[in-house]
Amino acid sequence: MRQGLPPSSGSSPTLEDVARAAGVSRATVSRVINGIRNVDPAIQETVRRAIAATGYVPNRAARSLVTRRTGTVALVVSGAGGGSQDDPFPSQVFTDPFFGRVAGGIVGFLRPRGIHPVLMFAETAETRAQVLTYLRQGDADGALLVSTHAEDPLPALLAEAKLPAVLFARPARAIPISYVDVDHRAGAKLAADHLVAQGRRRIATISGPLDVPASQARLAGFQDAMAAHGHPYIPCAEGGFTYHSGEAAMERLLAEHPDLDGVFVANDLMAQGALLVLRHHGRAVPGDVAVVGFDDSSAATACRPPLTTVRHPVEDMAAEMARLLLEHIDQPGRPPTSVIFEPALVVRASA
Amino acid sequence: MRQGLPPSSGSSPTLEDVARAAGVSRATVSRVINGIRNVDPAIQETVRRAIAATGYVPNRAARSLVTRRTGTVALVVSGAGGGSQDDPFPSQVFTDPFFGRVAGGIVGFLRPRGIHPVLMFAETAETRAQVLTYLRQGDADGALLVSTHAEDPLPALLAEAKLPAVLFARPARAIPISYVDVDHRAGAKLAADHLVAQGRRRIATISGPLDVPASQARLAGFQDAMAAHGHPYIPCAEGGFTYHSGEAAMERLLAEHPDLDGVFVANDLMAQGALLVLRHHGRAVPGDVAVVGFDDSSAATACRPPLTTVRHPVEDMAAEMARLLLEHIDQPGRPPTSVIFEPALVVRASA
DNA sequence: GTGAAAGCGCTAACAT
DNA sequence: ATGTTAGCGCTTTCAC
Repeated sequence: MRQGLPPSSGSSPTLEDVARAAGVSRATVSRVINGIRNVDPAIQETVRRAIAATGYVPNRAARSLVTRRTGTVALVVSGAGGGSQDDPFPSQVFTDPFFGRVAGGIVGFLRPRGIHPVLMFAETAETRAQVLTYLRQGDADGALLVSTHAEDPLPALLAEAKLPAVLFARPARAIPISYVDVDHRAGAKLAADHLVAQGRRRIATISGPLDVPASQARLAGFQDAMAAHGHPYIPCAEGGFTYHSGEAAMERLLAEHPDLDGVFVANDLMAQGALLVLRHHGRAVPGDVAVVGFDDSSAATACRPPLTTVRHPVEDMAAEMARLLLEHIDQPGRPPTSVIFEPALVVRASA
Repeated sequence: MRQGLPPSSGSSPTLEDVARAAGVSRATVSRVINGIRNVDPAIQETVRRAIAATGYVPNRAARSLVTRRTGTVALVVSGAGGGSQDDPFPSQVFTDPFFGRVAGGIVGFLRPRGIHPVLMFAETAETRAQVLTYLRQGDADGALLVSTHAEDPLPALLAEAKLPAVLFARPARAIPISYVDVDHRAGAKLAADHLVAQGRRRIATISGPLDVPASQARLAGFQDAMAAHGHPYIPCAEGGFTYHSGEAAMERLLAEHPDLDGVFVANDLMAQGALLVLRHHGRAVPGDVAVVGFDDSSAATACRPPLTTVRHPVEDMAAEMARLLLEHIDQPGRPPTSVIFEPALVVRASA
């Protein structure tokens, strides 16, 4: 072995060190690192070796100072909980297993590319302004946004400021901004077809909050599909995507339609609540009542019985969101794009 | 005197612009911004006005380049799920509502200070190395670490590298590193005292995974407290902190001790599972069996009946974790510190 | 194809 | 108490 004393000192090696080790100029090393053509293959090899030998890693700050790019994106959870001034702690949002899946999908895509998201919550006007400032200053190159309710003003603000951004789910009002979403109507149709195929005839549904586009689409898709099966009217109780709201909605449905034999619930969390209420009222699932959920979240397998549900490919969608954002960052002019994913039915015991 | 036209161009204003507007040098503006003494109050005022007028905001990259500080910390979720090479998506971890509370507490503390955590997962040797590199390069000034299992090697690696870091929960093996934790023994004692005060006499417990210090402490604390009440032996079934493991453990307990009338479950998620099994076996809660959980998580109120539980002040602990980290970053020499929080009993319907 | 040199915006000696 | 100046490590014209 040889001496190889790495550039010694306490500080980490710089371009200069690598250049010296390779016997070339800083510029050449920089070119190799940034994959710019016009570098002699032989020299390229020498430089690569020198990089390995010195253990060189580019300094972000220095690079960022000149390129005006940070190589960082913001992951913004917006429209989170209460958000009163006196509550120092943001976000019950995170509590929803859904968010974890989004984060996982995003990190799964970004990490191999050496980029790590900065986590931000934006539940008040003040914190939304903070997010905008952060992006405008160029502390991050763009934003991935997960809104928790329909009236979130952040998407519009982002679009207005022409900042690179991608949303999870279509915004309630049309806004020129990119997003990924799942085909909610198609998912609801899968549920409808399955319930009918199981021989169910007195079918009802528990919807999500109807000011959210996703809820509207799931409900409309379900109604349309059922109509096509000869069921023009479907009893519906509106929920709020929470466990408790699912219980309450199921109680209402049961009170008005004690003879129902199938129910499509707009998400798994509510379905979990519905299941408990059904059991409480002595209805066997799926014997007396078949239940189909939506999301294929962890709740689906935690249920008793395990839930037949519509799979929402959240991780893939989140990864695509990240991909789209990088695209927008690379090509600032690019018009907004949306990518819609196909759901799939996952059959378990509940229907 | 003045040009009137705000720094004009498309780019954002720099120190230079502010200096010109205020009629002073860059250095003076810098001093005002960084709150360094020895600046004439009158000039300070002028400068502040100029800053406001120009809408100046410091450039992170430039500052970071010279200070060797990023004003960024990493939030690392370590020892996450499967982590096989072929699974591109990290972390089922996030799925646990617990993590959301930690993130909320951290952001609550950091955000007012203008700092936002970078989210990282570290479930494999490779990703752990990535975290270390990230910190060593100075892309973040320190790390906040939430480990999900006992054998996580990252805390030791961090300590070895002498990187500023704070853990949530005491590490399984003693390591010279700072952490925050709750007094698990005291919490378990609260549960024991309460069950005994309710007149329960045939009491059992469901513990967490016994390789985790927190589980050991909760179990030992419970046993000791019960011993003090004259119950030297307490039946115990080990769980894994998951819903399903709670169900399984409760089944085992019931099989061996069908006459039990009280149970302390080491976390709410398992308690939720236990509750379901008890109901399934026809035991009324709290009529036949009293149940006390641990954490006061969202699961506690989602249960039927709502869970009496030991409150784990997760958000406060997370905030303290962030505070400690900033302290370590400011004073590199500082020896590791640990801060232990007191739990409290929250009485609801289950016991 | 490669090197020299000019900054990016800021802080921190060092002068004054 | 304030101004001058020298970089921090990198990319990027511009010559060669």
